[in-house]
Amino acid sequence: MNLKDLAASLGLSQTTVSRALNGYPEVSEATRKRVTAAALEHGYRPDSRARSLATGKAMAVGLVLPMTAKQEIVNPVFADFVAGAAETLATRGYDIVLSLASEEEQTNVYRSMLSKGRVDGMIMQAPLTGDPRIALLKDLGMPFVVHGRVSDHDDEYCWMDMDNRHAFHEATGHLLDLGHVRIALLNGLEAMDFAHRRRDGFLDALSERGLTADPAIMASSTMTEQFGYNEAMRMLALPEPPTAMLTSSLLVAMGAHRAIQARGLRMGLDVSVVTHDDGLSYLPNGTEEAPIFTATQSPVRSHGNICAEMLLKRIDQDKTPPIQTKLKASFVIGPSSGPAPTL
Amino acid sequence: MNLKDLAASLGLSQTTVSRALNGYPEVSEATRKRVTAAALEHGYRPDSRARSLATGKAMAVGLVLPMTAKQEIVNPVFADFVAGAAETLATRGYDIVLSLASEEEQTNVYRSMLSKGRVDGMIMQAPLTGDPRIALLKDLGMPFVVHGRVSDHDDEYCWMDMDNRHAFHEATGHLLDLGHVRIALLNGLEAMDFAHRRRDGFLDALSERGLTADPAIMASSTMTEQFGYNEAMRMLALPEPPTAMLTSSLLVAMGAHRAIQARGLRMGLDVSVVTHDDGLSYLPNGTEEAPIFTATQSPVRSHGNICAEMLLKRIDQDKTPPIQTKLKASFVIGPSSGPAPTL
DNA sequence: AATCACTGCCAAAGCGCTTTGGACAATCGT
DNA sequence: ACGATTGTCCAAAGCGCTTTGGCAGTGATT
Repeated sequence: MNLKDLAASLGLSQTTVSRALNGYPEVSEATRKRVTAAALEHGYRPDSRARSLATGKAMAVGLVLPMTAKQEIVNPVFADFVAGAAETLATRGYDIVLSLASEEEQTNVYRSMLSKGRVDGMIMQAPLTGDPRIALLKDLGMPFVVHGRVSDHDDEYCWMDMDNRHAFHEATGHLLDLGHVRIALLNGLEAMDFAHRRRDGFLDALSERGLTADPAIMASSTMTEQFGYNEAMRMLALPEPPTAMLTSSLLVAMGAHRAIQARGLRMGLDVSVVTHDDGLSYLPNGTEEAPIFTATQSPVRSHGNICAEMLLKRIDQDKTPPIQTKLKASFVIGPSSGPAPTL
Repeated sequence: MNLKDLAASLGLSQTTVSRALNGYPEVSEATRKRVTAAALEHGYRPDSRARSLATGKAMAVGLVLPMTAKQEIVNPVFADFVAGAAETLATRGYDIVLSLASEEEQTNVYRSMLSKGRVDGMIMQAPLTGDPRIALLKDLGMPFVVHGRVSDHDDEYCWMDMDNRHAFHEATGHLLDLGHVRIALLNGLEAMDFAHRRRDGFLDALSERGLTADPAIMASSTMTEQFGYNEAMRMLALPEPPTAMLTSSLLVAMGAHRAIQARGLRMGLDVSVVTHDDGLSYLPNGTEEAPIFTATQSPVRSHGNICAEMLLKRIDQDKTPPIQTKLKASFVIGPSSGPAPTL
């Protein structure tokens, strides 16, 4: 059942039916009622392609899942972020078009994504330092917003980012205040822009107190529980083990926790752990009142909401200067951090 | 730059250009070369909507993120599953259209999803027992495949499922063989069809050896680390604590592990833990050679691959009888399970 | 009585692509 | 040498919608 048929069955023109259905004023209330009733009865649904072709709006935004050809890690943050974005987009009737791109194919996928008409805008995730995709997206001339930022890139694009530097500066400060001097950093892959910023925050906090970082207790890798466990195990076996650890994700913190226990130590007493918490819905950091880990937190789901919101604004009015949003992580204190043990 | 312009600039008809680009034989090799070169030079990309409208194929499949209005849990399995599906779909040039639906709006979202033309088929995830969506999808008459199954529903639909019953039967058998008698079950929400099947496998294995389950050591909830911890803590404090635990996800097992350690017990010696492992890429169960947890495993990413594959087949030929795939989980033994402690 | 502004409707022109049904030459079989 | 094929190309008809530009009819205004 298409518009033509529906119009015919009502003895009206397509124009009138279309207008009636889309709430235009040029149609009498009586006919509108008649039309909507008939539409409902026949289960009429406009063909989104045809509509999109006619209006020029795709009512969808694109998202590219970055992934190398090798079975690599899916960003655990992805699901919550997408949920947030989808949630906001749904309120405006937008869908998400997902595409997967191996590293080499990134460019092509981005191009084909906006192979005209498929989407009205794009959200780019997990930017690397000096990420070439930004230039590409600008080049393609389509609204986009980046979840994260790219250092060393001009500021002429939309982004939404948490203040990673500040968060890790604060977390490190907290540990320093507690008297810790040997603080380990278990960071994400430093190719990722956010990991870079976090390290800077960490290093700055140290040097502000006249301390220097020890590379032996700084690690950087994909943020898995395993990584946390392995590195913590290694570091705790050092002649001068750290008394505190700063980790980049709850999963890593859990791994560190496991290692601490495996070494017969107690978290929060012998070794403190502070982590960043992305607020993943399926991996809560204890309860709201009683967190397990002392943590900087910024729920990634709300990042999804915000990015979507920004993109929609951008789609509505392309010509305004780019919007940029910086979020401050909150800081909660749990039993995982305590005063540095006295020797 | 559209087809018309491109054709004009080449002094050819749209027909010929279209045919040249799409590899039809009715065009000479010389013109084809000329056309492809020009297309490349002008950066021509066909409008996917127009093409879709003309061909009738959307080159996309739909996926609905189920989610209640309340900030509920995003399925942790989602990301990997989607990655798998996207991976397979990408090889055939298909995209994924993602939509989010609150429980009440499910029906509408499904309807509007295939609001004609948006997608060629759908993948449905996380079916509940007696899930009404299956009837809905059948009713809408669009190819679909279900990741999981629905009990008490006729078999006339495509599904791909792991043999949950068998997996938990085997896992329980393993623990029974080790001499365990009081085995706890930390299951997923029993509204989920798979949780139901797992419980059945567990119960059957027990009763086959003449044992009955104790409701005091059976729990069922959303599969978080917290849930694992809380329930394990509670159970280990019982007058007759379990000597083994069977959990429904790695996250839950990790929670149980934490509880075991918190109680001053040793996993694999005092309390055994066996879990199901969805093979999430960011949450590996140790390494392949050295798993941490004894586990039934079935990587959900490959589920995504398979579902996509099946759906594509289904889209290609709608009229064949529904395909159904049952996967057997593999079973790996790690240090988390050992002989039941002698009293 | 003629003009004007609505109101409520319609015919038809796109949107950009694919595909059907030829047209026109060049080549072939006999 | 003549019809039958084959190789290249094209004009035009959709796909199903929105939207422009009009056209009657109705009251209200000059």
